[in-house]
Amino acid sequence: VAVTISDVARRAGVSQATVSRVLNANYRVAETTRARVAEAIHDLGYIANAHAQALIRSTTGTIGVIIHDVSDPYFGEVVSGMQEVADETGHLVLICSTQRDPSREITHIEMLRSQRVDAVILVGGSAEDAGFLLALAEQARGLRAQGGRLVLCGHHPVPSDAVVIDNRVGGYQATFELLRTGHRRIAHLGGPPRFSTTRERLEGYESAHAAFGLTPDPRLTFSAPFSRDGGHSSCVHLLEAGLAFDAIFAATDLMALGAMIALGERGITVPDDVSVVGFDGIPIARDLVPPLTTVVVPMVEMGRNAMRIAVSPPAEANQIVRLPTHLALRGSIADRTPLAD
Amino acid sequence: VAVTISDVARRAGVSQATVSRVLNANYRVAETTRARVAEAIHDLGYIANAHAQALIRSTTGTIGVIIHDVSDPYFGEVVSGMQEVADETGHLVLICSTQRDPSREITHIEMLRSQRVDAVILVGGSAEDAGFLLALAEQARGLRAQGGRLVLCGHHPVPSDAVVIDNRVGGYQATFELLRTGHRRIAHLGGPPRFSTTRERLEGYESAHAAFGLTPDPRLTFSAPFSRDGGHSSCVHLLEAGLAFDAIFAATDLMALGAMIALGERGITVPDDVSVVGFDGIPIARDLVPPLTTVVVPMVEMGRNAMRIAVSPPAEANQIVRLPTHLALRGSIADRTPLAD
DNA sequence: CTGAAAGCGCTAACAA
DNA sequence: TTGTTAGCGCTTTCAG
Repeated sequence: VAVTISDVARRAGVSQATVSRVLNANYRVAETTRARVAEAIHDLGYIANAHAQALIRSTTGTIGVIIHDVSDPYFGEVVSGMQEVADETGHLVLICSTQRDPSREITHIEMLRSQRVDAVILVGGSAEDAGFLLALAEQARGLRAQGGRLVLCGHHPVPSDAVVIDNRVGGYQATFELLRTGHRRIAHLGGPPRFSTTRERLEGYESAHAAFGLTPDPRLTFSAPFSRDGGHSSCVHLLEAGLAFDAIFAATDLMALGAMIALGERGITVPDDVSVVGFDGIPIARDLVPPLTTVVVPMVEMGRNAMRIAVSPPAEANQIVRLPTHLALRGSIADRTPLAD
Repeated sequence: VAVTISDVARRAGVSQATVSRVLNANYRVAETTRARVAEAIHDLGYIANAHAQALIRSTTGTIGVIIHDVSDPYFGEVVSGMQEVADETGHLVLICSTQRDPSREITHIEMLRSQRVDAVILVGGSAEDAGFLLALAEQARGLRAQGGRLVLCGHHPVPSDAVVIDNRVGGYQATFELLRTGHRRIAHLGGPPRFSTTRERLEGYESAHAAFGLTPDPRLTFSAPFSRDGGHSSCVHLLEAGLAFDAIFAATDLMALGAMIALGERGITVPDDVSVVGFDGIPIARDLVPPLTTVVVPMVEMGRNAMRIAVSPPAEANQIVRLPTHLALRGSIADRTPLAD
């Protein structure tokens, strides 16, 4: 049904090889022949079959990207950085979404392997259970065996190329600031238990307390999906628990947003009654009322780096790019130190 | 380098044909042979080469989706609806982003055609210049010739399968409500001129005025990118123009958000001083302060429908699914009718 | 129930 | 400068 290279060859009165040569422009072809072939290609609307090419070439020019959720701004930002460099380098990006189901990550890697992608980039924190890690390591091995590579973006539960941030430091930065400004009952709205991100940000929260010689009240730590609704429901639970608290450190900006909404519904004011800090630095954070103080993750930059590694020839050793986070101080924190006011 | 079907065949002591048969489970194979082959597949970590399969099969099981911007929540929502049904039907989604450059749309369709995708879905308003439309129609023809199909999601500038909303009605709904509540100087923050969406939403704005026997002041209409910053800068221009206005109808929620921020920077209160209405109904709209009144587009539903058409066998006639928009009334509009206090 | 063989569309030696 | 030819990995008749 589709136009093939031999249709073009016939029309131009040359061999397939010649058509292939003008197509790839990697070989000298007489100008008149060139023109004739080019015309035939145009007339027929010929477009090369990438599958036939992939069967021969060692590389396909496509990079698979696996994210948790297409409608989460965090992934949107990271992916936009990736698109940027993929466009520059002429690569096609294949985006797959797991819909937050870690087991789909493995299935998706298999699909991408069958597509013979040049690399697979896994974005976001990963599950931490042994079964998953084993399966992941095996996929990484298979990928390498077929000439591809695995790039981890945002975490690195298995040895591989990776672009990472330090979630512990981030959690520390956020919590330390809250502690520094006099907060002493800080609730933590964490993510689902099985993710590395959840654990690490929580550890940062704990170590900041330790730096102040404090131990956080464990009843103040909650667990829910990394979403606006997850933050909202954790905050409702927090409120219903009836415990005193003067600040909230949410594991993501979206969760912080959900918490702010829940607080607002009860007439609790941010930051006068409760201070709130988020994590990620998604664009909307600065536009909330009040603007959200948050640990800024260089999302676009992470995406760029990960794609750069993915499209470059594999090095001997694993490349690990570590990117810093920083705290963006905005209106959602009040100063509650005794001296203030 | 990669494991092939003949490696598996050798290991299992059978022919390639037999391996293929157990792989596709579309043919009777003796149970003992089956097991032996399955074991070999597992031992070797064999994964079929999708390119070799695509070369033979008439279908690839992949659907290409072209969006304007990965980090725009509008596209995130639409794509999440698409992923949903693609997952159900076992299809792979290839997402390409044009970064808001319409000419890339054509290039991307070509890439997707060379990947022999079963369908290409174009999301979002399209450019309207003749050259682009011609090129698009030609790509649609080529796509059909190779057994694929083009599905338009959110607009239909060329005859094709499509899922659409009525932007004029939406613009009318938004503006009518503003007029009904007594606003008489309504600014319109529109999108870039070359997009159909821009023109249609503007037309709705004008026809609502006409319904009230009014003609909007043309100096109150602005043009900028469909983004938060686009809305912000248009609003700054509006403010600097020094013209009186009591409401803003923005072409997207993101633009409305940018406008609200610009207003806030000048100490102008929404809705007391100025009412604001957006368009799209992205999730964050309801969480703004005040919550944004907006024309809700069924984004997820549009995505689902578009993908459903894309994965189903082509019908004789073009399928056009029309989905309704509705106005979500929230806090960003004040009542300024003379009778209302 | 299983194997042999042809061929999908293309590229890359190797000849001419 | 151009043509011939041998596969790339897989599926699918057609035989057995």
